[in-house]
Amino acid sequence: MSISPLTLNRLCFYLRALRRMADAGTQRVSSQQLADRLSLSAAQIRKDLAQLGELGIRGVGYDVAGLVERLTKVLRLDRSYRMVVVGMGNLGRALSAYFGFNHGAFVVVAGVDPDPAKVGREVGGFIVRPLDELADVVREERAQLGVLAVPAAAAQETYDLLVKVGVQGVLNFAPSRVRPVPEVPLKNVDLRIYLEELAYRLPEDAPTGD
Amino acid sequence: MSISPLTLNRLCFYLRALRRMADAGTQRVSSQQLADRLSLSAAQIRKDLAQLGELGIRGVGYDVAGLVERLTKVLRLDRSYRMVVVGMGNLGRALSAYFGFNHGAFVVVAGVDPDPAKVGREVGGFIVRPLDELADVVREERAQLGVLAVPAAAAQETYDLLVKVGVQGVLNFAPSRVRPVPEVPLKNVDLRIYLEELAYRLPEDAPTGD
DNA sequence: ACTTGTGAAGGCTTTCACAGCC
DNA sequence: GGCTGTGAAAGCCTTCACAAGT
Repeated sequence: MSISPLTLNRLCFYLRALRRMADAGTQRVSSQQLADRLSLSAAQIRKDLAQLGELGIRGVGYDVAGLVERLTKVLRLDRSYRMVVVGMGNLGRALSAYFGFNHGAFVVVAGVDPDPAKVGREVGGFIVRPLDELADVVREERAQLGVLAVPAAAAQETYDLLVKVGVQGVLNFAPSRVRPVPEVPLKNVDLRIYLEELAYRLPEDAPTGD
Repeated sequence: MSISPLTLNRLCFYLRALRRMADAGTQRVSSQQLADRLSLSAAQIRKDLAQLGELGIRGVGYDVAGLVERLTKVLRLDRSYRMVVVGMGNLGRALSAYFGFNHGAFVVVAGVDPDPAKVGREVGGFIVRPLDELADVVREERAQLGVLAVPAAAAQETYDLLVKVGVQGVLNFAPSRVRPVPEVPLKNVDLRIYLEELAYRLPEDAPTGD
């Protein structure tokens, strides 16, 4: 039973919504209520949740707390993930600060940069260290995930380096295709592509910036 | 003839790869060569490109410069887009700096924040202005796109505000579902969800961060 | 009466395989 | 010989509609 990427994405949103409901004291929820909240179809939600087992009660709905627990386990969010950010430019520093605090399961525990001018600075709760100490940093801090915030040209070699030092997964912000090895999953977050997709959907007759 | 979101996403990547090829002096390319480069199938690339017209030459391939020109026009990247960032926290400042410079078609031209302590600072080439001057800022700077870098709780109202002051599209970084109006397309970039999807794909037996 | 779980249908996307053209 | 453009096939995902359960 493997979960498709599309279903996986929705399950993450279900969990988020359900947590909010649980915090608000809601005990039961129907697929229709969740659907309204997330702008999806009730059938889709039932199909998705049915993949995880018979979690609902016919005629009644789903138990919110029970679903939260099950989803948290299935999505492996019942543990925390320690991340190292590679590249302490604007984006790397922002991501470190952004994920440095409250973010529950995901915490940035270290940052490295090849530029000596950036090494030694404090960012989001840690001191930036030199790139060539990456292996030590990963070991000392028990980092499992790597965040690539390097220039496009350096993305592939930096990914390879992260693999070599034992990181288990990589989130890539560099606007560059990286070829992953199967053992170390890679997720690309390409800000420029998002902007390009948005631009295409703008109304035709829009005033331009030129 | 409307382009599906999946095809649109790939077209953006084709254009990027083709531009690099053009810069490197490549004149012709086959669907197979592009496929190898992008880890896709040649048939998929042909199907995608065929939607834009008969751009290739049978037995020969595609003209790189010609494709770049056509794709640039189709994707509406033959003009520039002026963006205003709302929320000058860590992420907002990083995005402003990141997109403030060279990024061709997309330029951040202004930033606003409700916090008086943040107003007046210089970030990535402009001075942060108060949120309640947003309408003026958008008009003066002719901003077409809005970037939401506000807390989740403020996302919907800030989107609505951007719509009201005449922005044509919004890129949302807040981890919160926003209900868009049809006239102003919304694209969500949810960093937490990306991390959650990555976590799910990690090897089962991985050491945990707990 | 109400809601889930699910087979069947429908729709969308990718791959296949080959005719058509250079 | 080589490559594109494309109908047909295959695969995947969503929606429908209803049996099953409370």
